[in-house]
Amino acid sequence: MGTTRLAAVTPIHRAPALHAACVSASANTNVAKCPTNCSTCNLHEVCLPCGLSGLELERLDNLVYTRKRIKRGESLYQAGDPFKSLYAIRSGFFKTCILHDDGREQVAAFHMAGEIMGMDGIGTEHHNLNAVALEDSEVCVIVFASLEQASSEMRGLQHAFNKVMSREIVRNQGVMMLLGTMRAEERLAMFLLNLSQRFMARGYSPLEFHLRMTRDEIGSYLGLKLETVSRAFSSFQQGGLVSVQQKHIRILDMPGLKRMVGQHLAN
Amino acid sequence: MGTTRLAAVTPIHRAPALHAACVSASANTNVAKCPTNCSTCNLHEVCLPCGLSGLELERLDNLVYTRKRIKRGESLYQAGDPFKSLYAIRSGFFKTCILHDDGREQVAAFHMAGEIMGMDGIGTEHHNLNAVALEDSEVCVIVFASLEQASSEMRGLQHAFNKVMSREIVRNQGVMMLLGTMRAEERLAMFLLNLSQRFMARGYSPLEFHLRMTRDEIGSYLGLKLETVSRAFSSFQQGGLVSVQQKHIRILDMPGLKRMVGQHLAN
DNA sequence: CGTTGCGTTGAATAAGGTCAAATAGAGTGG
DNA sequence: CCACTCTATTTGACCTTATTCAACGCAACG
Repeated sequence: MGTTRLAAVTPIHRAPALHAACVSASANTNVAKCPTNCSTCNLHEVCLPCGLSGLELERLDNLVYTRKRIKRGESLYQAGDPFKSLYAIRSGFFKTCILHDDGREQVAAFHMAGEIMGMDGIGTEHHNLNAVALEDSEVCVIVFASLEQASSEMRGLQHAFNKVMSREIVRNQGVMMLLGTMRAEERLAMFLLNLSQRFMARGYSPLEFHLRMTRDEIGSYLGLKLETVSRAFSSFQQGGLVSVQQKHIRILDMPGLKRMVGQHLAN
Repeated sequence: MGTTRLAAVTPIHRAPALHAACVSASANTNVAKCPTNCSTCNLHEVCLPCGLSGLELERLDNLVYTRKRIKRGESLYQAGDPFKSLYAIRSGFFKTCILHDDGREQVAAFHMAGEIMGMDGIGTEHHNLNAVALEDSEVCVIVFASLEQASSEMRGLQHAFNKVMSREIVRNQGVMMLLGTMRAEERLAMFLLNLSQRFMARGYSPLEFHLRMTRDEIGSYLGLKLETVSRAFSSFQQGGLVSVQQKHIRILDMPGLKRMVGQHLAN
């Protein structure tokens, strides 16, 4: 965040694609034409390129060349849309929701910078989820056909992508565990710990952060009603585990919060 | 199952790898040496090769060459084991479970013939689940490094594998939906409909089948206690939706069962 | 023929959902 | 800057659902 980088020195190394650079270049356009650049992106440790060599990284720069800005509340894609691209979040925050036939909606995941969205569409060639921005956001567009093409030329990329998909599977299994076996307060504790860890991995404070989503959205994700979420927050606050002021969260007792998860055998 | 096939005519086309052939060849060994053969396997429409051309199929035969027999109750792999291979179920039935720190265990999925297990291990290079056979089973061993190698030479295979992974993600999201928003009877109805559909896709009766798992395992999968599962079964039977005799299930009123799912808005 | 594991059923209990009311902020227009 | 509105959140009272605890039935098996 605070580190500055040298400007490009060769044609291959385009100007560092920092946010500010693009904001001015495409203030009112939806699709930004200014080049994205994996090799200089500060997210490359958590994003798709994770683990790739410098050479492969440069090759990626040619693959990921468009960015798109999504305003808070807007959809990046919707269930049923034909699948063409994956999206790597450059900045901002998203939720993805499943829409059930009978009108029920459930939040399937929250996504933050560096995470890839859209992998649900590969199998059916249509998106199965709605992806909605919870704050003004920017994503890198990864045309899937190009990714597959590039993967066949770069073993490392193919492997990295397989890993990303696999991790998504494991992540979902963790959520299944949460939904299947945990009680309300355990779920919320798990949720906060998970957010904390992801913020930390991105260089933000793991102890203090803003929730981008409403209680209702948290509840939908955790399989709880918003009132239950609210009560659980209150209970945590009373127990001195966290301080809650609207969407501002501060974790006061991390070990205590961790004990909250899986506590029920200790009773 | 009942169809017979011609014996091999070229070195490339090895003997058809039907179950009976192997049983005698390796009665008491765990790892069968008799060749597996995707191109003649009757599961290739539901398994990994789904959508591949004849040429690519033959190429797969060289990739998938070992089989392994797992007795009922035994583990194919366990959480923590180093990840080396994927497994395609040739015959039999498995459950995969997540083991939580505090001793809680949850069934993450049930797997039947043609389904691929082990994809959870790609990201971490260790398995994250236990895979346990619920009946005597046979799996095809797919060495992952070989699969990646072959994928880089065959675009079709790479694409097919991406699709398999993606479908696994979507499947898990469906389970999350089930766990997050459905009531006990809805969950069980969904579960039965899902099994029914999968049996049908494999050429078995969609209306009558044997459950390979206990009520406890069903409950674990659905996020319910075994008593609740039992009560839901009883309720279905009383409502004339299904006939339940221990593990033998007959669906008597398919539309009614479907109405059961997502009924709660109709009330 | 008792043992063992699995399944069913009933009654009591607890957890979370529902409904309703009060409160707090954020944003808006005057 | 203030009043107003709208929405998100909190909290309480009550209700529904699933869990817990316990007893019993049934089938397979040695």
